Amino acid sequence: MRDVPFARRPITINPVNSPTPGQCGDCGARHIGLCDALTDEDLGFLARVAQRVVISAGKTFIDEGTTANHFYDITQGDVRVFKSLADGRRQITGFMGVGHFIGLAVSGQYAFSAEAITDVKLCRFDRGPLLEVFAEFPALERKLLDVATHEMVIAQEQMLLLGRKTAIERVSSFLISWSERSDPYPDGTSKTSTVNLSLPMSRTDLADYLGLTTETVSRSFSQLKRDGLISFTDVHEVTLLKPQRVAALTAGEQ
Amino acid sequence: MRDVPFARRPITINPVNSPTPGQCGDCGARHIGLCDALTDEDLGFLARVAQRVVISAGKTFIDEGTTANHFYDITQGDVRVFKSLADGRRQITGFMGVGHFIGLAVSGQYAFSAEAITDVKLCRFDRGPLLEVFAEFPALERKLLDVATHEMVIAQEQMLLLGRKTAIERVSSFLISWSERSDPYPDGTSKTSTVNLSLPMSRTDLADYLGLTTETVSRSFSQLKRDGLISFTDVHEVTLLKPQRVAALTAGEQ
DNA sequence: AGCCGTCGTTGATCTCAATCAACGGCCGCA
DNA sequence: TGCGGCCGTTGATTGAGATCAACGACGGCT
Repeated sequence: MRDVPFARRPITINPVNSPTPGQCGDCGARHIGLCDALTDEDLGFLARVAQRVVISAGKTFIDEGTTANHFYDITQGDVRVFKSLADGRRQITGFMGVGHFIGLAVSGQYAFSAEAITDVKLCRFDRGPLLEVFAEFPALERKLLDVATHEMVIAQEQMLLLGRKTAIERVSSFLISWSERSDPYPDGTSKTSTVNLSLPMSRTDLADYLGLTTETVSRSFSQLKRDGLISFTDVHEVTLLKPQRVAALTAGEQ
Repeated sequence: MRDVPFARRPITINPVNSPTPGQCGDCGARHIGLCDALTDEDLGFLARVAQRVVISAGKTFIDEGTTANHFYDITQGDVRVFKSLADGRRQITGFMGVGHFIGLAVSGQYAFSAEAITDVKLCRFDRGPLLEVFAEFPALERKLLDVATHEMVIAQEQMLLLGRKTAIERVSSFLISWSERSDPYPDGTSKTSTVNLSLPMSRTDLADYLGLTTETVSRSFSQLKRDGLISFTDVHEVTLLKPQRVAALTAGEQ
């Protein structure tokens, strides 16, 4: 692992689809993704190694085991990240939304696959040039470390879920964490009112995320409905009628 | 998240137990842990914010939910990192050995606990001063990012195990990954000879790591013994008699 | 040396979630 | 408008691993 010199050096500029800093200003992920670590001024350097990419729902854009040539920042839509076994068993390790950064890899290969759940827009960075930008802007590397650390916390939480929670606890935990994802005030006023959530992923996705089968996910939802804790307006639109009682079912970490 | 200025500034020096660079040279983790990112010369700066700590087997030295005041580098022994539920259920998220770095945290609190499996020696860094050292040596931050990225890969692998593998696959996967941990040539000559492993952790630890019960771990080991794939000289000393056949049972990732 | 507590193994039984099966609703398409 | 495939739900049955139980080996202690 050789050091990258600190002095500025010429950066490969890809003229195709390169967003200008101005375009970045319009970006949905401008103030939540990687880009939040830079000023509008410095963002230009990042923009020069970026390309906008559109992926339609269901398409794979990262394949486990292939060479890791790119980093991605999601600017629109939702993505599932997963690993598979040879016989087809699949474990979704995370659902990623706007602002999420994907593509950290060791030994040059992706250790996971990624697919668009909805239609997705991505900001794609070429690995080599981006690493050079990192060398110039340590703030980016720090941001990336924050991202990685946060992902690690989520991953540990998920291991606890997969290793030790019951079906109903898993589904409840998912509902609560999914509601917190879009909640601007995480541990603000304790949730007494109802919460509306949209679930872009399929029941199969949920099952593969929670280490269950679709049938068990469905039965758990039905039980929560029967107990008056949630209701569905549509298969992909759930309302938490009693968020606190759902939270109580997650076997909340001490 | 305010920026840490780049210019060198005075660093708090703790005169108690501070290892000198010379002492670092003797350290078992000198060339594998965080310290590997620095030259002997620069290591002095790191050493000034470090303390040597000894933890006896079974003792907890990081408590989930407490303020994250320290980073740790393991210089001797093995550690279990875990999360617990209020009712006592426990998920071990990793076994950490010499050279492993522990303590990355978000929002200032540890999201996990850590206990010594064997007697353990640690190099402890105070958080504040260490962050200042990071600002001076970006190589450290990069190293940390590498560490975090690698941990993430392991965590995803473990989620696949916990969510989708059978008991025998989990135990086999553990044996193989544990054998690779100390293997200096990971994908070198395919393992045809036998491999001796020492398992410092208890069956309960293994169960809590693999999302099983001690009974199931024990039964899986017994089955592997019955099939002539492994043998035990002692409860904590296993020999892989047919490493390739054990590997075949892990449902190897494609 | 003898005692006690912990740890690991094995057997018997139980249970939660998986599997197998059927069906209704929805959507895209002819 | 009718058809076919996919998705989600619900019911019946099965099964892998948990739970309950017993016991032997070991190690620390007096």
